[in-house]
Amino acid sequence: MADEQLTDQRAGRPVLVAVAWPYASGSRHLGHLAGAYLPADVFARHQRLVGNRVLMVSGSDVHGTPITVRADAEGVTPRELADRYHVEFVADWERLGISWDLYTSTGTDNHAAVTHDIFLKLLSKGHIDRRSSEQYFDGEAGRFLPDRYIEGTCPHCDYAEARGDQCEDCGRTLDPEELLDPRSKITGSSPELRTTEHFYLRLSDFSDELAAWLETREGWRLHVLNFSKGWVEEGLHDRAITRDLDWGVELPVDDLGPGKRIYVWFEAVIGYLSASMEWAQLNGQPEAWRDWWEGDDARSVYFIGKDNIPFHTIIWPGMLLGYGGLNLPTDVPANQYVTFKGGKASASRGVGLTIGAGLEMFQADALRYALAASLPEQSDTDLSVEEIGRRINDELVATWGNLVNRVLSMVHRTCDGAVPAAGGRAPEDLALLEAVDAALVTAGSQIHRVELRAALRTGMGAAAAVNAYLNATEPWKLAKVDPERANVVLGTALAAVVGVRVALAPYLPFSTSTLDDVLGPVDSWERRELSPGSPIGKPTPLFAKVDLDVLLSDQVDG
RNA sequence: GGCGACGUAGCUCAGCUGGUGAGAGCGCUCGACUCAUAAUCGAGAGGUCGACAGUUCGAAUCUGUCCGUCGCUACCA
Repeated sequence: MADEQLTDQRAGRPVLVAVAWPYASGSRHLGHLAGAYLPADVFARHQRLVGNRVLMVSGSDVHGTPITVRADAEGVTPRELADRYHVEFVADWERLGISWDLYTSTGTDNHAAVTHDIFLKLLSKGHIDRRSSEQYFDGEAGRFLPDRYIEGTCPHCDYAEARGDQCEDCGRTLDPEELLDPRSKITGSSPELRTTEHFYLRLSDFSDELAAWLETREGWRLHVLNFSKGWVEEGLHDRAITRDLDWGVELPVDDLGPGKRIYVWFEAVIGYLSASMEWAQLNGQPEAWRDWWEGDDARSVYFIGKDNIPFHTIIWPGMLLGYGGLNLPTDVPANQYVTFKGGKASASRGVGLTIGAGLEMFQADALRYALAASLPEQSDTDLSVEEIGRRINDELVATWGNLVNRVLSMVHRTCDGAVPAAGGRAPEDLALLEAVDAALVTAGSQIHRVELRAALRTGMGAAAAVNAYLNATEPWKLAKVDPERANVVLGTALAAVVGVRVALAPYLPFSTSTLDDVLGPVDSWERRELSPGSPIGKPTPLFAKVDLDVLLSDQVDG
């Protein structure tokens, strides 16, 4: 076990941190942040500190029917709508400190080119073929309708506003042709069935390979593995990978005539690869992406929400198998959902907070802490403004923020405003430092296993140990009777704080770098002794407590 | 309907392949301390581990049924 981790964490290993592509159809909320972006960032930051070569990529998913429909409703073009949210996302990431190596979008020429390459290769190898089917066509809007944009009467329960994919009243799954009195949700007109031809990905070609591959996965979360195996066992369906749309990546062949595009779910996952290539090009080493996609020692970890599991554990791996020569995911630590007071977070339904709203209420690091402490790694997690505020005030500020302020204040005042020499430490002093070092080892292996909540708790436990050490040694008393001992104790506490800061650095990038001037930058996953004599000025608190009464009353207004 | 999962202290959650008296954080009570953002430290109270029935020497942990909650069901991505 220990040996395995040593080799896994060997410095310089390529680690692809692949993060779900946010859909540029509306603001993202805290559930998305906790589900994918924050855990990915914590993981990536730790991997960099360990010395691995991290490539963390994602981008805005700018295609898909919902974007075209919403754009129509607002009287703008799909590109304008997608651009608007892309800009918002980029600003969110900046404010949150999400440390992308490249954050791009699926709207680039590069992405289209890579998508074409994969499409053509799968086509030439016979994993893509053409089939025709009957689809509802809205003559007034002049386009084919996705199932969910057809309304009608449910044949089972007579509910008048059942959708083409499912009746919301009786919950049954439907085919659009089953609806009585079908209507277009876009224009309200009666759609007609027309024959349309599409390309299909022969996912069934990979059933055996995928089943065998899933059997070899170790360390995967149980819910991810069960869900994925279940999909394969039920039998894989071949899927249409083109749509009757005029918004999306164009086909590299013209067999089907105009008005066809590659559908989002096929091309969006290709973004991981195309973004890696774009990153390599931007860095002047166009072939560098291969280290992450072809190397035997490369790891790839995909951070997604559970709604995306089949795309990353079945479909994308199937596409990669068909293409050949590229690495399949090492791990897909999909998170469950964050609920808000019991309801599924949904920006469109107004449940929960958007990332922007969260950042209005809380400091970025404080928000990162509260979410990281509540990540839905095993099961759904329930959040609220009160819960976030409690995490910040009673945990982050009280334990860690206060500790930093406490120690720096005493060192500043008691030790002549400089780092004391490290010599003369007693067994109890060394025991504290050993505990902090052990916490770094423990937290490191927890993060490596993507147990980010546990690792954060480990770090906070180390902070609590420093507080306990101070209460036991009482340096404020020693300063009056035994200044020499006081210096040793405060020097030890300061050294311990330096170590705890490393453990928390992946979670709290902003407040960590705030201390760079005093404690030096965090550039490796280890505790380093400060140079004796370095100046320690009068500190200012890292975090402010939040006033829940004010926040909650503001929220009511909003 | 089918599939997957969840229901453990007031709150938010951990508890691999069954076995020392059931855990953590926060909250609460009491005590200590006063260097620190009324922060910290220690001690303690608090749970028939959703219900019922099985398997077993022994189950929160396995099986079945039921109740409750949720997600997915392949054209939301």
